[in-house]
Amino acid sequence: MNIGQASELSGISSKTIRYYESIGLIPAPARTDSGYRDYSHPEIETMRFIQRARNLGFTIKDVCELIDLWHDQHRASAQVKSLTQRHINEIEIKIKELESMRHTLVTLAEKCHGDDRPDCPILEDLAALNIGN
Amino acid sequence: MNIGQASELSGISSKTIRYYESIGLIPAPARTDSGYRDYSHPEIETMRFIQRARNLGFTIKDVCELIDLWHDQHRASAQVKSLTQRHINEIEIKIKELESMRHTLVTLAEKCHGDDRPDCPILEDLAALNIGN
DNA sequence: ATAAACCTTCCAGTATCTGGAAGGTCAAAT
DNA sequence: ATTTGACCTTCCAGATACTGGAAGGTTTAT
Repeated sequence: MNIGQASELSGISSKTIRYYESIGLIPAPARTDSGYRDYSHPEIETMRFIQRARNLGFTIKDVCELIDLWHDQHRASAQVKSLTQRHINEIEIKIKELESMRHTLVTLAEKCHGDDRPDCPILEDLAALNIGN
Repeated sequence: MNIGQASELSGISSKTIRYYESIGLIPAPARTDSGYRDYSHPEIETMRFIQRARNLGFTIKDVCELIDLWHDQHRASAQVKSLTQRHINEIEIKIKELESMRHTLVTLAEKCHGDDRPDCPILEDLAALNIGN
């Protein structure tokens, strides 16, 4: 099947499939006589695996490792779990950062009149007057 | 004062200060006879403003707008509030995405033994067997 | 025959820095 | 006076993960 169909079945755009091939995440597929990429079902399965892992926020590098583990019959599930736990930790750090930003921004926005006058606690906070810090 | 001191006072690395200058976020400063960048206090204030805005997750483009508004005596605080509200919305979307990922990952990790055996619900979920979906 | 809808490669751009190379300057120690 | 080390300069490349577009070949349908 050609790249367009592979794209539809995997949920990865044709552009991105070519990109994944170029960085070695996906192996180069067979080609038709005219040079079109020609995929078969196992390759679509790999793409779907990649797409799901990406949707869970794993980096490309993580996905490489996950594919290796997936193909390794002698893997220890501890390896997968550890990679996943590391990823969860990163996500939790990111969530905390974003929640802290959100809290500050909401507090500032609440104090701002949001009318046609120029005085604005948001800008004042960013400018901070640099007296007390 | 030279770029190293400006960096210390603003909390922005020398590298990044030069980068901000190159993209026009910070105006080109005076130079000493020998070609060193020479900053004075108002420029440091601008850098601190930028640094605080970046710490709140505003994009460089947002920061440009915020600086323009900061310098505009006739701004309406509504403009600042609206930009801030837009940013809060984006942060909230991002938090929801991350929390959804986190939820899925934690659920999968809990099901995984994490021992030296190969069977792993995390990989099974990613592979998904493609029966039910 | 021709037009639409595919496919190909290659280059550039997005966002936000960060690292490193090659070389000039400044201040202090010898 | 010289040397050393810590500055500074510019410029180029790399990281992350794609996305867009140009120029051109192929396939399919009318």
